[in-house]
Amino acid sequence: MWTIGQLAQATRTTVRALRHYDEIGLLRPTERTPNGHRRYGPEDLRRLYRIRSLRTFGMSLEQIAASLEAPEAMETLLHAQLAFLSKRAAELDALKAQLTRLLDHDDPDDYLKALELMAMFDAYLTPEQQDSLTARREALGPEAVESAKKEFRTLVESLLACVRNDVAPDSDQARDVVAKWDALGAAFHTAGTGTEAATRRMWDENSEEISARMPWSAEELRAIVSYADMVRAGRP
Amino acid sequence: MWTIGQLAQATRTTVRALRHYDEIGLLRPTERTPNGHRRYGPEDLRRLYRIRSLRTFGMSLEQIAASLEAPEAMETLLHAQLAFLSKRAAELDALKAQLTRLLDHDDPDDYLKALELMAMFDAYLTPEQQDSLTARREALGPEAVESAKKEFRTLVESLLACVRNDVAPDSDQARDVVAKWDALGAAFHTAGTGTEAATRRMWDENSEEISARMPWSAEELRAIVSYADMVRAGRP
DNA sequence: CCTTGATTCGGACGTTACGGCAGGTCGTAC
DNA sequence: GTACGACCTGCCGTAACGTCCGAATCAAGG
Repeated sequence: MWTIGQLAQATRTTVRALRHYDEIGLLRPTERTPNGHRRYGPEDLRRLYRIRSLRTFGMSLEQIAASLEAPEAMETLLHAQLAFLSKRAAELDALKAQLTRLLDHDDPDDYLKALELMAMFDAYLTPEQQDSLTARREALGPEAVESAKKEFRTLVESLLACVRNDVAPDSDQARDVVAKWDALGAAFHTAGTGTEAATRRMWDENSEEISARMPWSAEELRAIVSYADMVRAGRP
Repeated sequence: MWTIGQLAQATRTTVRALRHYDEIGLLRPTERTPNGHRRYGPEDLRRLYRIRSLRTFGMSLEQIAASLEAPEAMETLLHAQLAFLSKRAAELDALKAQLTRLLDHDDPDDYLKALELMAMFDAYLTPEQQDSLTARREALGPEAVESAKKEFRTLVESLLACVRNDVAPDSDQARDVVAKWDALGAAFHTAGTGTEAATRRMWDENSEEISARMPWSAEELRAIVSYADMVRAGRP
């Protein structure tokens, strides 16, 4: 029989943790001395070892309690836990890849903007668009998608600058920006249905909604859309 | 300018989260209306997007606040976060492997014992022994180590049964168990120094300490150690 | 027998990033 | 007039303990 301190030392846990397990009924000491001190026996030790193992696998104390009460369900639970760990691992891998790309390809002075864009796109795209983006990511390669995100904002701001500075719609500069703009839209819109027009309509019809999610006003967005129209109209 | 509800909708966060960010000073609305309602501007939107991005990378709100106040340290912080994510991913992989081995190779009726042993060994081994185990794991292959853990307990209980039932030390049964016992010890002790004797001495000298970590008493352990001696002595 | 230092007890608060609820205010639409 | 929606400020709850508290109890030494 061991005192709480001895048990804690032996199993490399802490006194506080053992008291916690007692509190929630996960591990009750076999007995108490007359003055209330906890005394743990070999069965408690075994149970504690089981608990610690399951904890390292990331199970909650509640799950552990349940599975120790129903050992016949243990196999199912362990399989579920493996699936859970695999999911988490996949998520982590995706995050690592994203972060690596950010650190590899981005201008150190521009991390803030790049970060901004990541979340902006996540918020901007509807769930169905997210799905189609995932599909296109596989087709285009992940780097293309990331750089598209970055280009997107630059393009909007370039267009906005053109509008504000009254850059002539038939200038090379304007044509260049709009060409890139259309190319970007084509890359993202499911191809087939006259992408330029489709993109244009989408931006026009949803400028209110888009401006609610982006740091540009609906007026600004409408302005650049019609400016782009002018540029396209004057294109040879 | 947006109200808190609009901003929450636009960025797919929640009103409660935005209020929380305000509370801890992470994201203060640009202004308040006379009646106290929060009003967020484009700058707030940008900052919120940055916050959400950094959160997906697993940074705490405190870290995020710090890095947004000191953008020049951003690169360092992102690298640190990548290292952190990599570490977690490696841990997850190790756990997955361990759990997979458990599910693949173990008797479903014996999961409890197997789990018990995992933690028992972790607690039993001193940190330096853990290190040497890691080294030997690579030499022997991970499966050998896992099965050794399982064998360990079976062997102790077999030996104990022999002692209790007065199995003759010169019987084949006793010799078989002790041979396995010595083989197991040899596999774990850093080879070279007369492994049998070294293992014997270690168990003998530390029986108190070992019994404090295992569900067997010091008397039982001493009994099996001297029983093993007898078996070896009577060995041809 | 008494003191001292280590251990134990139960209770309460702190941690993270919010979720949820209560009770009150505000503006608008019917 | 009132019903409704969106907003406000608290305050409690979460998981798994860590930390700190005053009070009781233990083991050992003088």
